Amino acid sequence: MIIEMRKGKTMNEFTKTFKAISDPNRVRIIKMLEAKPLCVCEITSVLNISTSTVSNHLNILKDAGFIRDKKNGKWVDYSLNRSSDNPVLHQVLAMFPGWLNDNDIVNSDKGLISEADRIQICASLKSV
Amino acid sequence: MIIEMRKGKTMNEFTKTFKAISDPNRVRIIKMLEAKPLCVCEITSVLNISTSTVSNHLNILKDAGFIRDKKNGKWVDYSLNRSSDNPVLHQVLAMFPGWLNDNDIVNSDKGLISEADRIQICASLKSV
DNA sequence: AAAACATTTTGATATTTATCGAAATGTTTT
DNA sequence: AAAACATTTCGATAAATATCAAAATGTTTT
Repeated sequence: MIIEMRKGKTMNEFTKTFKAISDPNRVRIIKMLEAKPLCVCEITSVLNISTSTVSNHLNILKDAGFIRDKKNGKWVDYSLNRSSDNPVLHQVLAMFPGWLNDNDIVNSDKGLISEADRIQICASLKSV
Repeated sequence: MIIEMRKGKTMNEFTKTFKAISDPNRVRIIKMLEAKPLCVCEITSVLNISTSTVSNHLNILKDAGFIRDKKNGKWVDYSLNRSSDNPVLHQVLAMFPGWLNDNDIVNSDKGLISEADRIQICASLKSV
């Protein structure tokens, strides 16, 4: 769009950062990734939404710069991108560990992902 | 249940904070309010969108806790709510002055609102 | 009291977003 | 090479969002 071009990249990048963390499921993903890198099916099993939706959320977070992905066999590991060159993103990500730690769902999520291992979790998805 | 509502509210409040600042026009409003409190028509004249839309944006920012309103004659003055009891909001608002200061539009906006006075600006809206 | 003014609310619309299931892609295991 | 598996892409849909013009509300000026 013409308007977007006039406003420049900065504003768009800025709002994209916050749009990425304005969805509860994406926030839960970031909080889970604070514990350790996770594959798509591990996240899917916790969030209780479809795999394709999780994949989409991960793409949005990645596009905003919050996370990175790394191919690992048949899995794709997602992890927090703690070394972003985007200062706003870096600041926000640095504050995240202090946020939502008293939230029951966030804590429950972290408990779930630490309990079982990847193969068990992903295999159990089929039976749901 | 009450407990369920409480844990739901935290996440909701959290995402509402960031949803509020994931729109370019709302970000521009916050950056303008860094300079001084403003009425609706002053903001409208800068953003070049309809008054009702500005009013709606202001309501979203207010609902999220970023700004406050104060009746002032026939005007309503909006100002930044720097003393929020919401820690996340307080942190974000504290970082805002360091953000987007190299953005052309943000700087242009600030220039525009410092130039003319309220009565002139609001009166000129009719001719647009 | 009427007119002018600033703002909010309402109703409508176009766009974006979150979501799903199914199909496609690419890897590993058999 | 075929089957199994993890993930992504695609097509569809319902809900949310940004926006406007017009009507409603409340204040000030005349």
